[in-house]
Amino acid sequence: MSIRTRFAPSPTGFLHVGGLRTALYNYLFAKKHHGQFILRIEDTDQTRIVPGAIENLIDTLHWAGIEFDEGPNKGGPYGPYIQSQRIELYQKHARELVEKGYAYYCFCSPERLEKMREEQIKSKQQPRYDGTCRRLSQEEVEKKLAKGEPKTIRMKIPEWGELTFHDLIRGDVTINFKTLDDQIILKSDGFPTYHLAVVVDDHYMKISHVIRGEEWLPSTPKHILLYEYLNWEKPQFAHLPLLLNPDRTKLSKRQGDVAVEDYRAKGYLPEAIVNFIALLGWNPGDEREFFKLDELINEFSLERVNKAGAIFDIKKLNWMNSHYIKNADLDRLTQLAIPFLKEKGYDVANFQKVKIIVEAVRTHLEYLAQIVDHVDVFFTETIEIENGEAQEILKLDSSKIVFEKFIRKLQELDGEINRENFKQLMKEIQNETGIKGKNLFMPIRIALTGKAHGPELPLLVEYFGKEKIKQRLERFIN
RNA sequence: GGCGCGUUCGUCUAGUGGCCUAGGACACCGCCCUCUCAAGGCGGAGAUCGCGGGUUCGAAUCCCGCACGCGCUACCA
Repeated sequence: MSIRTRFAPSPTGFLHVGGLRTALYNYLFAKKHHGQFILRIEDTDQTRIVPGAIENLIDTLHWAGIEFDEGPNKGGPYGPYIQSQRIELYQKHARELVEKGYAYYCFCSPERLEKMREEQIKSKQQPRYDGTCRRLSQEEVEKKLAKGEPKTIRMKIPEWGELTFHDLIRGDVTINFKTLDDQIILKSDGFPTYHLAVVVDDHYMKISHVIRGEEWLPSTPKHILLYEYLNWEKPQFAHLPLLLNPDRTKLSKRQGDVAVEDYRAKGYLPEAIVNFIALLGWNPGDEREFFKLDELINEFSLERVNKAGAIFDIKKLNWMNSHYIKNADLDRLTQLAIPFLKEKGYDVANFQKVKIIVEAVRTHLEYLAQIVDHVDVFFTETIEIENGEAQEILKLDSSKIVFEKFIRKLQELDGEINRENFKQLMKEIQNETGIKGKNLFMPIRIALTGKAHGPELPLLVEYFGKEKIKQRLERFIN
């Protein structure tokens, strides 16, 4: 049997980092076993749909490198992959369940149900459907149906007994039917609820492994019951631990960004996000921490997924992202950094020059948006010498000697100055004057930028070029 | 409230009865490297393994109870 997994988000907004991890684990597991990964859109709650969310979801998944084999905009043998386009299928099976006696029509109004719930809570009872319509006679049902009363369909939960199922991550889980409600599976608007839709689709789409968030664990028995009622083969289940806020509540907005998009917009690299998120709840069993997507596919296994929730620690994400920034291809990194510089109004017309800037400051960045905090020395034309160390060094007699020597060497130099010949040049000055270390390099740094701290000198020099360097140094000779 | 699932340094985690005086990583601190700031290298501090009972020669690892946290308890997913 081939392995088939799916990621089934609701198009209610942006892709959540928790959702990305669920998608990733499903993808990794499928690919590890040479199976298929399917994207399915669960839009059965028409009131919560956000326009553009599907495109956004697909785009973000693509950005992360998680490619699905079947899904919306792509097709596949078991489509359509959007639930609102499969309504008749769910209705058919809901009716089938009624006919078989595993479900029944319910004519209770939302108002009545709400009132009932309130009263149950007030009298400290367990909020639960009271079974009014389950006890309706055949005739009464026919009559109400004929009158066209608004109706839903509820699945029957056995009145006693319990159900044990095996979860690939948690082991055997047992739930007593007494704690389960006769769940509505088809709403009055004709749309199915999650519980019906998920079972029908997973069946028809031949899903072999249902890998989803822990919040679904308590309702899994309902799904298993449905498989049994419909006489379908059950998939395997694996319930992932939750991603949490620093205060251990379920990861949510307010306490930082949760949309993958937000991280993308700040200049986090997809490989860093994927690597980081993969390690939230899973580890390879040894001390390696850096994994490319194909390495994750190779290493991944559900057996090594943790049971406890994991706090989303932005500091560790930042560290991991900075690692990837340091090691990224420089052309690519420059392309990614340009929008941030442009937005700040910096001139980015000369790609080669921007590249030098990116190379010079990349070790300072946790994410690309921070680049604008480190590049002012490359763009200011007005050099002001800061107080303190910078002023002191310029006053040194040796500094003037360095300037004079350096300007002369520049004039003698064939072609432009670059990081290599700059180092050579400085070595010569050191040999000729005996000035070295701080006294040799600092004056140039300060004359060029006005500051005692900043990016690597060889790169600054290469960036500015002969003419500009000469202008800036000459200021201090007389 | 009921039910379910969890609980190892602040955080992510290794650990499946003796290798654990509990290992690694982030963050933090120090040293080295270095023209500076970073990066990098080296080192330090940091966990009586939620608590209490067992089982065993021996328990973070097995069993029981409790506590705490989270999730679910919708015509939301």
